[in-house]
Amino acid sequence: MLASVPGGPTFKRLPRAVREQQMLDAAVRVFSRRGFHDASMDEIAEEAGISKPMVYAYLGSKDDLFRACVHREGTRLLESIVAVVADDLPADEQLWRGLRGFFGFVGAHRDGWAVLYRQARSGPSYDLAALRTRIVEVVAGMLKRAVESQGRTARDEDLTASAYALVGAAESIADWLADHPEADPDHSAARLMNFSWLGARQLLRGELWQPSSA
Amino acid sequence: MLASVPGGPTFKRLPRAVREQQMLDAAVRVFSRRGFHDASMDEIAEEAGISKPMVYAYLGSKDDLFRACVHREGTRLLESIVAVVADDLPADEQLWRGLRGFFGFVGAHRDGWAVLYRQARSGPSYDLAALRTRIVEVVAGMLKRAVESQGRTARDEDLTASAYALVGAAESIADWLADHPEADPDHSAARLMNFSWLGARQLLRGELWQPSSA
DNA sequence: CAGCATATCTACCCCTGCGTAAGGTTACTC
DNA sequence: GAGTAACCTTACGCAGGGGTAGATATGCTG
Repeated sequence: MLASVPGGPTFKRLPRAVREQQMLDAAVRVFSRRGFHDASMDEIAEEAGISKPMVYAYLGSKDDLFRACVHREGTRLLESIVAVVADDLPADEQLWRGLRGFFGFVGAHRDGWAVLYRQARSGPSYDLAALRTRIVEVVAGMLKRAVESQGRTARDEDLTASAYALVGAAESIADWLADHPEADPDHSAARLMNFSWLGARQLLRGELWQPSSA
Repeated sequence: MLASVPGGPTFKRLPRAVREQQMLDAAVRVFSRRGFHDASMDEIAEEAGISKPMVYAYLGSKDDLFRACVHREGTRLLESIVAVVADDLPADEQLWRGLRGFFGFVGAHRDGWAVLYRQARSGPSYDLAALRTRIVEVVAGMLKRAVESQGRTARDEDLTASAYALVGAAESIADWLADHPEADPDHSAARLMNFSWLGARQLLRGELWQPSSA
């Protein structure tokens, strides 16, 4: 019908895999700007240039769709980080590469980042916490090797806490970056590197801050 | 009617101000565990031990109610920080007190924190970003005075970026704290103090990290 | 070209949950 | 103790949007 409207766009039949990616792209954009709650399946379908039942046929319910978005973007994010971090590099180089990978992803997939960071906490995505935990573990492992390479030791809780701090700091800067298209991701990475690594290095040396009034 | 059921609980009439606080308390709890979307006004009313039209009469629509929650908890959070930060203290002592105030709030109002951090990004609360910006500004101002007290200068963007990093790190640790009731808020504050202040102090001295492979 | 699987649409159902109308009850005031 | 204002409830209207049924078009395969 629509395909035969004179002058109208000809809707070509596309294989499932292609349509699914289009739908996910559209869903990420819509979820990103509306949030899970205010995004409607109709709008997502329209954004994808397809009708609503197709979305249900291919990707299931709204919750399923959202989870699929989070899963795809989360996997991409994790890949961006671990792909560039080689185990045999010195700790500061690992951190530097990891941060560049991370901020690079955010700069290149701002919508995806917005879904992961701003929406996924409240939406029906219970495995996002798992992804975040994995990233924290990666960072904690990095810190642990750094400590051991100095011939020192640290309690796991302290390493984990530092990793949480570092990840949180990165997320915060990333969120600022997502709202400033003109900013350079590498510049953000360098800023955070300066802020965090110098502190971590001091910790590696065993230095501690002490409250002056106990 | 209900008040006269034999053996049933006697529902006492209470002044508006009291009921409003009860409703806000209940709403914060429900929003905290369900999220904005999945929280229903019926459940909030039930949690408050009151019927639904009372909520509408006193606090307006669901959006209004949520905003009221965010506003109350956000104000409490800000108060917890600024109340203990005196301008004439040295920078590290200001930061230490601010962090203690912050983590103290989170430890004492975990539900409120969950609403602010996990729900408010997606819910209809457009002034939460403003609150966060104010906190970032407070921290940035703190850093600026610290730099100047060293007879040095720094660009505003770098100070702001460091403030974002610090605030993000604090949020991340706080979120961990919210899920670990046994943890001591002051301990978290000390951990973050060690991680961040040592780095900031290095920055104050003009030290910078440099990538080994430019 | 007949048959079939896949892709796609229009039109609809219906439930959830927001928000409200109308009326009953309690406590304060004169 | 009558009047009144504030408190509080039950019961319902109603829209938005998630999800589906059934029909239709398209292109591949023998």
